[in-house]
Amino acid sequence: MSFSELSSQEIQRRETLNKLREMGIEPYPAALYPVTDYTQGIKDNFVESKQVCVAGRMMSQRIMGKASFAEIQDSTGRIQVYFNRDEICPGEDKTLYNEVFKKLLDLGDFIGIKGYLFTTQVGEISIHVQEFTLLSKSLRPLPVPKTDDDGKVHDAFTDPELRYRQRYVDLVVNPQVKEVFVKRTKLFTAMRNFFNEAGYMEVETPILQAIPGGAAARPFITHHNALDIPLYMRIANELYLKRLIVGGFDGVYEFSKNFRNEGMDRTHNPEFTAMEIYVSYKDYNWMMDFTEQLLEHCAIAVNGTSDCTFGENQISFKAPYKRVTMRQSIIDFTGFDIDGKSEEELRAAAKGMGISVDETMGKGKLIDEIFGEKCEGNYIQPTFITDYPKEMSPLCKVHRDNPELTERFELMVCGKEVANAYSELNDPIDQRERFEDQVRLAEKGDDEATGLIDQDFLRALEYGMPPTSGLGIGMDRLIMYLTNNPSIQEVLFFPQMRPEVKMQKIELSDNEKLILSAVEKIQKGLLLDVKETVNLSNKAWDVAVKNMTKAGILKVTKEEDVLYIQIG
RNA sequence: GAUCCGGUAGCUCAGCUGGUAGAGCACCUCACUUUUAAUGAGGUGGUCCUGGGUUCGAAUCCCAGCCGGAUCACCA
Repeated sequence: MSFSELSSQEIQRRETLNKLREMGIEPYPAALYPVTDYTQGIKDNFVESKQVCVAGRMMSQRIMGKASFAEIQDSTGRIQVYFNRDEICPGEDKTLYNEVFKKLLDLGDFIGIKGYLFTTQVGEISIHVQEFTLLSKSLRPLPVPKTDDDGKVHDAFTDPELRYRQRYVDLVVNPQVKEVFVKRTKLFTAMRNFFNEAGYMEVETPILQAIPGGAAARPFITHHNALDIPLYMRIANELYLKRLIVGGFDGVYEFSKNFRNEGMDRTHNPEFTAMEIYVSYKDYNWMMDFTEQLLEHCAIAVNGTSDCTFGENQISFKAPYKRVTMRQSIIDFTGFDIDGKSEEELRAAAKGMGISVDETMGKGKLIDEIFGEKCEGNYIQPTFITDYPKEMSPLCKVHRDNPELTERFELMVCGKEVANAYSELNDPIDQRERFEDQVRLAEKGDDEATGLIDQDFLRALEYGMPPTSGLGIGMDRLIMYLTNNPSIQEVLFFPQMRPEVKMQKIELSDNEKLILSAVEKIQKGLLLDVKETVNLSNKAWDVAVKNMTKAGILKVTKEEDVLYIQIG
């Protein structure tokens, strides 16, 4: 980037930087700064005249002649600091105050403050500055939102594109954004603590997988050079955690960054975080009890209460949650009983409900469509929907009482799935058949089916996996509920964005070349003549000439009301 | 992928039916010793998203494109 591409404010700050260096002040000093206090702690435990040393960004400056106020923002908040010229500069030389503080410090600079605490006449806790140190210069102006007496925010940094692309700026100027991410971390910590106290172990499993299994989704594909094989970014970690249960762990869990090469919208990001936990000798009934305890615990850890607000809805994560079978749910909302119905009867019923169906849909898919259209959206409070049809769940154990169903539940909150759990299928022969069914579906063109069989996973099951229940939770979605954010971009530090395109015109356009060659022939001539020669539209002419005069290639001069054009 | 809305100063935005680009904050200069959206006076700053077209003249109208947001569809 050349100097001329900087805005005037950026140029000023670079000049300021040079002036500081000329004065012998290093704008990026190496030494540590001996911070003793944080702003929040000072406000919580105010002690008059206490000596403190704080550091942070200067976020505002109010200069009133020989005295000034500024605000310092650190990781915990902001505090006001008071500068007095004659105390900063006791001698004749007032440079440190008049030049360095008043002129060479900019909003956004990191400074260190040594001083003592006091309250101003209007009662604001402040630091009386005795010494200040420039810790790091900021070369770009920060947007600085301000709140007026009526609580109205001015100059907010609100453009979502800028906020996501420059999250660092968003975090500096929008404290409520920081709060979301603090809560996100609290959620992860709370969940870890809950699992660890239950005696389960956090593990790591491969992100690069030779066969992307455990879910049905399009993977990202990459290539390993040394082995010369394709590798896939994981779409789920389920099959690896089960291998560990085979290996003899009682309970294993992992916070898994998963990658799916599918559409992006306000609830989907190509990489997202799931938590999966597998516990041996348990079934899905136990897992429901465990899940509701877990979520109550997490909600309280994050928000201090099991209640939370999401949009217009009040949600309570207090256990226990309602449990409804999928069959009962469909009866409740449509009056139709799916039990014992043939594929044709289901298709006719779905059609009758105004759901678009086609001939390729099997029983499971039809039931899923009915549930998705007519039932799912009605569950605002956390509700377990249980006993899904078999075709939809190739990794789940058949229901102990009904061979058409599986021992599966999903937890619905605000009409969306937050968690998914099974009594895990551990019959290796059944598992192999289900995989083979999936391969047949994939060959028929069902792009939701998995086309590759993970033979090693089947080998593991053949050695024997104890009865196990597993649970997966969409962490991004859960934190959206707990922080009342309707879009996933708000709960990810760096949501995926289309790459920034930098438009840089290095070469002359064709029009510009045309004009330039015409002018080169004559060196200097009447502007109107040249314009006529090149025969461009007014606008094209105007744009091209403006560009080139700006770049100093051409020069337009006026002599006695006649315009001339010449080589610059 | 479809539809709608938007892209103007560092930030938030105004700019009617085409006629010399505006405000507040930020920035610069000056004044001011407890202010708090500090205040008062003066000033700098723009590829009006890009490209083409219509026109004497386009931020404004037309076409194409790029980028973003919202809604819907898809993604169990």
